[in-house]
Parts: sequence; C-alpha cells; structure tokens
Amino acid sequence: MAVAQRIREEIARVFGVPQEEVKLEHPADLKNGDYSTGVAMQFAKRLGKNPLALADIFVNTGPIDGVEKIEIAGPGFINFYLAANTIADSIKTAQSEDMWGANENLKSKKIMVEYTDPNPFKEFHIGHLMSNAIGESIARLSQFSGAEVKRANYQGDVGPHVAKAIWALAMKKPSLLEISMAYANGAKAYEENPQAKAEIDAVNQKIYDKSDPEINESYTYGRNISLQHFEILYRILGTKFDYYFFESETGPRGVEIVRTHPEVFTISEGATVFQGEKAGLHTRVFLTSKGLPTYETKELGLAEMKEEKWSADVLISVTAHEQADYFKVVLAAMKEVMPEIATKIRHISHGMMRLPTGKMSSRTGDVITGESLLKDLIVAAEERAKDSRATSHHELAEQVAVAAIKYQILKQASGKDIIFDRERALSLEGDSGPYLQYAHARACAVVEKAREQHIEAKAESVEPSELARLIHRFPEAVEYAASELEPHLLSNYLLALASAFNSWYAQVHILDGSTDAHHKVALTAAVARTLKNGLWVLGISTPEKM
RNA sequence: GCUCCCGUGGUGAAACGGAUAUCACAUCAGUCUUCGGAACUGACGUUCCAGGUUCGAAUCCUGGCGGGAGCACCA
Repeated sequence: MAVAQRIREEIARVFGVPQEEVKLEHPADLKNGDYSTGVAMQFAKRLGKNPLALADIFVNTGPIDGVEKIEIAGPGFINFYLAANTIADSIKTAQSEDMWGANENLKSKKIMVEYTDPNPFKEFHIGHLMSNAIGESIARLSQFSGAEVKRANYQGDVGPHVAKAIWALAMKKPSLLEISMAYANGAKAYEENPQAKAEIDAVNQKIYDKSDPEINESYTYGRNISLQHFEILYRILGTKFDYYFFESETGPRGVEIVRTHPEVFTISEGATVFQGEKAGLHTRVFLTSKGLPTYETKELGLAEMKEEKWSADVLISVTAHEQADYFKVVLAAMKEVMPEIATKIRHISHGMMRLPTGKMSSRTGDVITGESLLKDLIVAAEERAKDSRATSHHELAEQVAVAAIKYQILKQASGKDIIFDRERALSLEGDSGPYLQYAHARACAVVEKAREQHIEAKAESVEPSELARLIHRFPEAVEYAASELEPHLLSNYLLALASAFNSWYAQVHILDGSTDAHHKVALTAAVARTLKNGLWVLGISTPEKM
C-alpha cells in the first residue's frame, strides 16, 4: 500500500538500514495506531543508541504524506496514525469501486490450481470438501491478485479402488446408491477373502487394458453416474472447473515417462522404484511388479498433461496431509525427469477432519461423508430460513449451509486438523460463515433504506473511527493472505470487521436524519462491499437478504 | 524404531520475534425487540515441562513428556 510503503522507505532512510529489515505491522489494538514498528528497539544495539532516543530522532525528522501523527509508545514502539483524509479516501474507494481490495501483485502470472479430486466409484467425503474450500479460495485469492487462473480437478477413475467397486457390482449397470455401497463391500472382501482378492486384482488389470467388454460397460456406466453426481455438488459449492484430468489418462503417460528414464528408476523385487534416499526421503514404487502405474507415476503423467494443456507459471495442488511425503518423493523424481515442470509445482497439504473421539473410521461406522454433512447443514439452514426475507428459501439455505462449512474450514490455518463437532458445525451463530453473511445482509438493508430516503453516501471527511480504519486495512489483509496462500488470514480479518460493524450498529442510529447520516451511510456501504469482496475470495456467497 | 506435523481458558481456534495473549462456543448476568436479534454489552477463565538465544519468546534453538500422520507394489 502506498502509505505503508512511504513509511517503510522513510524509516530505512533515516536509520540507514535496508528496507527489507524494516518490519511494519498492524497493531492488534487500534489505539496503538494504524501501523507500528519496533525498529528503534531492534536497531538500538547496532546503532549504539538507546531505543527511545532513536525513536525520538525519527519522530523529529518531519512529516510523512498521509500520516497525521507519529508517537512513541512503551519501550520504544513508533506508532503511526493515518490522516483523516487517508482513511476517508479508502472509505470512498470501498464504497464506490467494485474491485475494492484487489491488487495486481500477480499480474500476467498464470496459475493452475488443482483441488477437490474425488474418486469416481467412491463417496465424496469430508477431505474433498476441505480440499474444495481451500483450493477454491486459493484460486480466487490469486485471481483477486491479478493472476490468470485455471481450476483443475484430478480424479482417480482407475486403480484398485475402482476394481473393488466393479467387482462388488458384479458387472451390472449400477445406480448411485449401489455404487456407494459397492466400494465398501469390495474393500471388505479384498481384505477378508483371498479368492476375492485375486478376482479383484484381475478386474483391476482388465480395467487398465480394457480387455473385457462386460467390465468395460459396467465401468463406463458407473463412472459417468459418479461424475455427473459430483457436478451437482460442485454447483452447490460454487466451483466451476476448467480442466478435468483422469488417472486413466495420466497412467499411460506416466508409464512412458518412467520407462524412458531407466537411469532414474531402478528395479527392485520386480517393481520399478525411485530411491528417494538420495534426497533424504524414502523409496517408493512407481510401477508395480505387474507393470501397473501407481499414484506416483500417474502424478508424473499428470504434470506433463497439465503443461500441455495450459502452460502455467505455477501449478498448485491441494491435497490432504497424509499425502505430503508421497508428494515429496514424486517431486524429487520429477526434478530428475522433468526439472522445468518440477520447479513450478507447489503442494499445499491440509489437515484432516477428525471426530472428537478420534479418526473417522468407515469400519466402525464413525464416518461422515462430505455429502451427508452438506445435506444436514442445508436442513438446519432451511429451518432457520423459514421466516427470512429471501425470495427463495431453499436457495438461501444452500448458500448459508455452504458458508457455514467453508468458513469452518477456512477460519483456521489449513495445515491443521479440524475437530468436527456436529453441534458446532450445524450452529449458524457466533464465529461462523452465516454470521458474516448476516452482517453483510444487514448492511445492505441499511444502504437500501438510505436509498429510499434519498440519503446519499458521502465519504469525504468521514471520521477516522475504528471501524473506518479497519476497512482501510482490507487490501493489505488480502495481500497478506495471498502471499502466504492462507485464506484463514483473510477470514480472521473479516470476522473482526463484521464484529466491529455489528457493535457499531448497535450503538449508533445510522439513518437519524442528521448531517452525519451521509457519512454513516458511506461507512455502511463500505462495510457491505468489503464483506462482499472478502467473502467472495473465500468462496462464500453474499445474499442481500436472508 | 525412523521421518514429518502439532501441543494456547472447560471446548474449538487466532496471534508476520513485539505492547495488557485475541475470538467464538459453553456457563453466569444483562440489552428488549424504534435502520434486520443469525445481533449487542459485561463477568468467569489460557501459552505441556526444563533449559537456552534475544532489548523482548506462545512463536526461534536443545532436551523431555503427550497427540497425529507417513514409512514398497492403495490413492
């Protein structure tokens, strides 16, 4: 931001230190100013002066454009208070410009984000919901930073899991319900019954080489049903993919890559492996002893296919934590066989959703699928939506349900596990997605009423209140979240903003007929736009009435 | 056993090495419903243990304890 940059330059100039070493922060407490720095304490020893003397030197060097007041506080903090018109300018922009908060830090960068990645013939589970929420938000964060973004979905339509389902389906044309049960039955049989295991392995082979017409038919039919069903979920979640990749395509591709690099991959116990030990990792199988590609090999094929489809500058993949180590080995191998693509890859791994009692387990029935969670939430939201002002209660319920679930995922650092508490998840109050949506709808209602009463929004000379200063921080909150690829940094900001707005709303009467009403309307409109844009980045919709 | 991640009020989380550690849920006490109560105000209560680095440590380093994930033909 312009003001922040000027402050940083001035500090570097006065103290004669490199700008990168100047740390400027937002004090947690607005009483301590809009920006603050501890440089005086940090450099005291190096410059041979005590912190307060250094801070004093700086304060007396003269004014900085856009800053009204510079104060020394505590042991030597230097606090900057922005000028009223600097804040007012931000409010004006927030209130009048659609793209308020956007930046061009990633301008002309091409970024492909791969996420969600559910597998046909299996349930859409909570991990997919997490990947979807995080991936979509990262895609939008990148777009909001000026990048050109493509969304990719990579689905496992071949492999043992599919063979298990097909085997249990006994080659018929399955319904959706039959499919979801088939995988579980097949997986159980595979473990418990040696004969079933042999049969399933055979089916697996036949799916790869497409040699059995009966299996082909059942497979094609079931695959389509699964994929079509996923589309319904993507629509509700608000994701529109540009590219779909399938393991049935990346597999052969990967096999080719592995075969043509015998200097990288070695044979061990009949399997083709990559010895990750040379990179401080562990050995992993790339081709099974039967010659079939594993996940690792498919990943190599995928990278090549992505590059062909749309050559991006950065390739982001969002997957669960448990895959982090596999990914490292794949990346190490990739560095040897296709180094130019390997350098573009960035893996984001997220935690898992766990029950308070421990890990979810399908064996004990302690499992909640992503789909059932979504459905339960929609039911709960519908109950609440009964007496809402929205025109379509069902549509609103869907929006609120998705907000609740996405926010719960995006409000905490993405690497950490989420403890799933049913009651908390279904709660639509407090620190929740619907709370943010509500604050937005409320602000919209006030703006609408002001329009009816012909009370214009005037941001000029708006008072630099705490709420106004918080709004001013929005573009920086976006930049911060984007640079860390951490949506929760933005969630935290939005919650603070919504909370400050609700609190302010309870204290003042906005449309009170006074001359100040124009300013209050401007502030309200600025809050509405900020929440709208911020929630968009999180992938959460903002109904105007709820 | 080895590798990686994590440990913050009763519960779930936040805090780019900074100021009195923040927020929500729960509990208790209020607002009273004049612009939308999916709201607001207040009370209660927290950095696993022991060292170290630093002007300053929840954060960095070492050791311990506790939890999770991964470690060869699944994805």
